[in-house]
Amino acid sequence: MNITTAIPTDITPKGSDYDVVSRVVELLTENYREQPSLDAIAGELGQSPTQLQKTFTRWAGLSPKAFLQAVTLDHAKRLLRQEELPLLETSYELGLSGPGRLHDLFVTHEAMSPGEWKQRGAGLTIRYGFHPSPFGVALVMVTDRGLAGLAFNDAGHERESFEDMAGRWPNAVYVEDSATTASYAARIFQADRWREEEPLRIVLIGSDFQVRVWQTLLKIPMGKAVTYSDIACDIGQPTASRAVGAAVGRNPISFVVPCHRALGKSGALTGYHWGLTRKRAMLGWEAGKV
DNA sequence: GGAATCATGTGAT
DNA sequence: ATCACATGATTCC
Repeated sequence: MNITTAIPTDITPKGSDYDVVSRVVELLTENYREQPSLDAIAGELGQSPTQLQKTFTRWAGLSPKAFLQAVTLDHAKRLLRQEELPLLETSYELGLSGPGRLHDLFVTHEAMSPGEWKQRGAGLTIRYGFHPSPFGVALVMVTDRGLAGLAFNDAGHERESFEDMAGRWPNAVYVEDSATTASYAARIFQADRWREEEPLRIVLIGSDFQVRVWQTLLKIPMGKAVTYSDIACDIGQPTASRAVGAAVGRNPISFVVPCHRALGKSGALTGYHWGLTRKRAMLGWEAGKV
C-alpha cells in the first residue's frame, strides 16, 4: 500500500523539477519573440546550461528550444487549423456515459443528474489526497463513482487548492485518503499506464450546461486545440462563447478534462484557473508526447 | 494595427 | 436584479 512513496520517483526524478521548469516556461513564453538562447536562460536562472537542458528535457520530452517553438503563437494557430470540423463532430454517439477513446487517456464519463447537482454535494463522500505531478502538487478527489476533481498548485499552497475545490460541493463529506487517490494519480500521469481495457472512470458534477461543455472538451484529441466559439457551436449555442469560457474555467477535473486545449480565436492562450504558466506547460508537455 | 466598446449566456449573490 | 467572467466582433483612432 505504499505506492505513495513510489510515485515521486517515477514522475519527478527531482522533487523541484516543476519549479525549475515553470520558471523556464515563464521566461520562454514572456520573451518568445526574442527566442532566447539556452545560455541566456541558464544565466538568468543561475544554472549551468547542460544541467538545465537535462532537467527540462527529462520533464517535457522536448528540448527547451523545441518547447519554445511549441508555445509560440504560430504553433497554437496551427493546432487550431488542423481538420476544422470532424474533430468535434465525431463522438456524440457516446451519449452520457459509455467507454470511448475520448482522448489519448481512455476515459469513461458519467454526469450527475441536475437534481444531484442542486444538492451541492449532499450525501456524497469525497476522498482526497495530494500527489506530486509534472505540473506541481496535484489534489485528487474521488467518489465511489470515479474521479470527480483534479486541481494543481505549487508546493506549499495545497490548502488553497483544497478550499477552492471543496467550495464547489460544500455539502459533501471530505475524507483524506491518499492511499486510494494514489492509484488514480499514477494512472493519470504515467502515459504508459493508459489502457483501453481499463479506462479511467470520471464523474462530471456540474450544471447541465457545464457538463455539455466539459463533454465537448473530452472530444479534443491530444495535440489538437479548439476555440471557445468552436465549443459554443458544438453544443448548439453559437453565441454563447463567453459562457463557454466561464464553464471551461469551472472544469473540476483539470488536465483529464483537457481544458488547456481551449484557446482564443487568435490562437492566443487566454486564461487558466490554476495559472497560465501551467496551461503552457501542459501544452508543451503534450507536444513532447505526440 | 491596436485600443475601446458592445452584445452575449450562465451561474452566484 | 445585478455582477463577473478563461470571448469575439465591430468600430473607432
